[in-house]
Amino acid sequence: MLKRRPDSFSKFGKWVFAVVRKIPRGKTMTYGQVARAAGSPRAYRAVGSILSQNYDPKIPCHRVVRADGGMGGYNRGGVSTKAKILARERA
DNA sequence: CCCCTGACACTTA
DNA sequence: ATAAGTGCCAGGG
Repeated sequence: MLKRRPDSFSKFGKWVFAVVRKIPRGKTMTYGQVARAAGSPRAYRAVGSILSQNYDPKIPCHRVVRADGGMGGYNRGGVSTKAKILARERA
């Protein structure tokens, strides 16, 4: 699994990163919401796939959660870190 | 070009 | 409420 940068991704990927980066602190967006904001409401699958490949700290992918409100995974530190950051930023 | 995988979401049993 | 199966899109080999 190669670490891809936002500029390495296609248009959709870049858009996804742009949306995630726009997520305000203490806010969480579901993959479906991000996909919809990216222009493809049915591409939530791709969103997760792309986010998983992205390793850029500039992208707060930890603010992206599942439709259930749970978290799928986290490349940088694991789900524990994700939950931790969320709990911290949520305040 | 074809096939497989994947941080999801929804429906049905 | 929980479990399993199916459908979707994009990226990688």
